[in-house]
Amino acid sequence: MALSREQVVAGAYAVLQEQGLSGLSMRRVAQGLGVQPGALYYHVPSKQEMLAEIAARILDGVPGPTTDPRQAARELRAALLRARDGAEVVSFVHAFRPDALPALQQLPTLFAGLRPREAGWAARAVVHYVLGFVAEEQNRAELVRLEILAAGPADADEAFEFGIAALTRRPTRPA
Amino acid sequence: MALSREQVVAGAYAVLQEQGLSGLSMRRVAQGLGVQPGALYYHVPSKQEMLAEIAARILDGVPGPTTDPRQAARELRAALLRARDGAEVVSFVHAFRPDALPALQQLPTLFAGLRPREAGWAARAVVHYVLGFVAEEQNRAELVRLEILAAGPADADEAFEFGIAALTRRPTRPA
DNA sequence: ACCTGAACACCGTTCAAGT
DNA sequence: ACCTGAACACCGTTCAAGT
Repeated sequence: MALSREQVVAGAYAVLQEQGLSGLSMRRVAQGLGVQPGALYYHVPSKQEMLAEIAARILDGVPGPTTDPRQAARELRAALLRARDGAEVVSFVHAFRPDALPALQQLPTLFAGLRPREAGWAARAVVHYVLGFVAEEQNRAELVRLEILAAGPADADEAFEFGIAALTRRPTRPA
Repeated sequence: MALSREQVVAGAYAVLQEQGLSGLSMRRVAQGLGVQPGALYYHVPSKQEMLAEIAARILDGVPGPTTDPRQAARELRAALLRARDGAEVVSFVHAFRPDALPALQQLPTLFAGLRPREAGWAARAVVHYVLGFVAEEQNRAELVRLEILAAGPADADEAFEFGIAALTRRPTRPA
């Protein structure tokens, strides 16, 4: 049976879960599918595009039908945490293909109280914060797992809410 | 004359400026110094450690003797913008060696009005925001340079201040 | 249409051997 | 002490040739 684009992406996702982003190579994906590396390029134009589809899959369905930016941020974090190195993958794709991630592009609409310019800035600030926060969170967990780092305080949820609260507060009048 | 660790790091920095982070390989650094790749490992234990020193050099001297977190954030951004792919380099090092960047570890002391826990969270939020913001800023500039992306509005300074203002505002009492 | 086999142009890192 | 030469174990991508 012939391979499909979906199977290639699914195979890549499986390698991501087992080996992490640094272990996700085209050659390993091919091996997992029982095929030669070159075969992948019949279904996918490049590793970057493959990663873009994995990122879209990670963000699939979030944010849900909420109108609260804080809730959207929480759902975003939860989605990133579900995939190994999820934040790193999405950050990478966000860097070279921001348009491939509708979940993130859609965020400004949630800042209904702000003018369009400010809403865009606020949405970008939230995205940078969430991606950075979760990337650090997943990285530290990995370093702790490898016993390179000692476990810190388990205050991630509280710390996350602190930043989100600040970024979603209505601006006060400048002094 | 024998090579020194400083010369290796300086050579690597030069390659970074000319080729960007994706073009910064040990082999190119060696070539720039007129030496075989293996020679570098007599002066530097790994590429990661070499990048850690480049990151420290990028952040050298910032923040200056200020007590204002906003000013510190501005200086941080300016320092990152001075080096090609500066935000990406510092983010990378921050991920696997947070202790190698005293400039960032020192930030919590600037949030004097907050309790230690909150000051730490605030500092991390600012770091994530600044690194994410500048990474996007430098990336977009590069994509525009390569004509992959059309130039957007030139509102970077204003957008940056918007997020920094939100992150450095004193929390209001929850409703 | 779909895949193999084999190559091209790279990587980071190690290490015996030279000076 | 410092570096070369050469290798090891990888990469992403391309492409003629096979089926």
